[in-house]
Amino acid sequence: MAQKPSIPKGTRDFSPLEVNRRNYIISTIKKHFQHFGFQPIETPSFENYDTLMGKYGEEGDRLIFKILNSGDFLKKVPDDVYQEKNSTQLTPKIVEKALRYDLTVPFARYVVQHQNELDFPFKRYQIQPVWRADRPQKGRFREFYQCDADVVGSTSLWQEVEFVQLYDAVFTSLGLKGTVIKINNRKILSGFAEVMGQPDKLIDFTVALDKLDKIGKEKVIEEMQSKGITPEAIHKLAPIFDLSGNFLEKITQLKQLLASSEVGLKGVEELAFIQKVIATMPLVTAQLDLDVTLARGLNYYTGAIFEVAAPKTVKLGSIGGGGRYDDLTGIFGLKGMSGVGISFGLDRIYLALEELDLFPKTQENATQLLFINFGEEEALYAAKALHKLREIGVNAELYPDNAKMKKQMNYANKRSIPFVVMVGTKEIAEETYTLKNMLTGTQETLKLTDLIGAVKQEVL
RNA sequence: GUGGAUGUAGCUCAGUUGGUUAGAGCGCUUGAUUGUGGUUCAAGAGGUCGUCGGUUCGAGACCGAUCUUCCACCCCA
Repeated sequence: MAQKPSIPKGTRDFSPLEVNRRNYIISTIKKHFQHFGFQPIETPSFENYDTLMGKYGEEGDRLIFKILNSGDFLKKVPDDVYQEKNSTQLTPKIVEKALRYDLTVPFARYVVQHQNELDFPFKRYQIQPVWRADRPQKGRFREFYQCDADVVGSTSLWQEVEFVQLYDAVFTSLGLKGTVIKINNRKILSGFAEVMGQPDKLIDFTVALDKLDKIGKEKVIEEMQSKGITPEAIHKLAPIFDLSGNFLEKITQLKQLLASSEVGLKGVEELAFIQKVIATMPLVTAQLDLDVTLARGLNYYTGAIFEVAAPKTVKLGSIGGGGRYDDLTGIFGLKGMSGVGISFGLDRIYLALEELDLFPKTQENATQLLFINFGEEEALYAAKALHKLREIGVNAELYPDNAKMKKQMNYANKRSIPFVVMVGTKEIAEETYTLKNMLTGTQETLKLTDLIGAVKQEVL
């Protein structure tokens, strides 16, 4: 081999085991999406450059994979732009397509484009890969799947309630106990800025506040002051650094704190409603927690903000997130469409399940039975039983070559195939099959109907 | 995008201040065993030491660049 082939940075190959496990997670999520009335859509891997640019902030624009135009693309570039060597100016001249960066913006585009065919509120789910030109880290890749569910065209808080229940249903189903669904509301954060009397500092304030559990109260206050937030303002909001108690108690404290802010109180009310409904129908394994430091996606979220933390036993960040964005489709010209949605972090969930050993032991797709090949005539005889077994739903195969017994048995071992059937001249003469259990080592010789019965009992 | 670590056989890793032919364990192939796998024993295959360049009589080791993976920041799933 001249040089070992490789794959681009931040991309992965998946082995059969990994694909089976990923499919297990995806099919579980999909099942619950459907239970909650979401319908699947798919959108292209790449969109028009203009559709994506400017939607994710300056940082986002940099992380979008751009697709170079075909043909002699440099010919059309004006000389002055070419001479300048300014990438930001040159890029739009040589690029008109870009890889999907997330599923939300393509969804917004989809809704606007198909608005006349859709019945609102429109509930869709979408499970597809997205691409980001990020620097990879553990659990972070340049190509990864997002599993999103969104509702567009309804401002009802029942949607938020349902998403909390959906999270609970999926993680319960996966056996992932002790997840914490953290919820916040953008209106509460706006309320904080109002109470401070520095509404222009909203972003600086929340970005710093978001780091509370990471760097601690002192450092957060330090950062806020360095951003020009006055000590008086911070003092007014001091209670939020030590907010404690259960959901209801936090609500009570926030009501007092935000008494002077109309929008802030509105946010508190919204959370109170969600908590009230959830309280009447308790979650199975997840815990709902009010976390005012939650400040993800501030650029677009306008109401609820969600984030799901993995169980404390695994050191992983969030395994899901979401929120409400009034005017989801406004950027594409359709005003007044409120959207709310959540996302599942497939790769993080995979890591969590792996660490907690929660993947089902029996791999659905794996071969359950192997016919040993003793030669042409024997193979033909075996193939008839093989066909029958497949018909009743057994995953079975015939070793394709008349290889040494040892080799064939080894093959069954390596692939963890639990049963092996041997047919030689003796069995053909008796019209029987010898079924061997590879785990216990026991074997018995059976007629076809008994073989089918035995296999049925063991593997189905 | 900024800063730091890393790379030796399929995998996990040794390799002394630069010095003959680069090692181990596991895995792999073959045999002991022509209808019985996992255990055991024996033999064998497999490396231009990430890549390119430099220093040197001599580089796996030192220097530079580049790529990969990982970590922190930023951001995020």
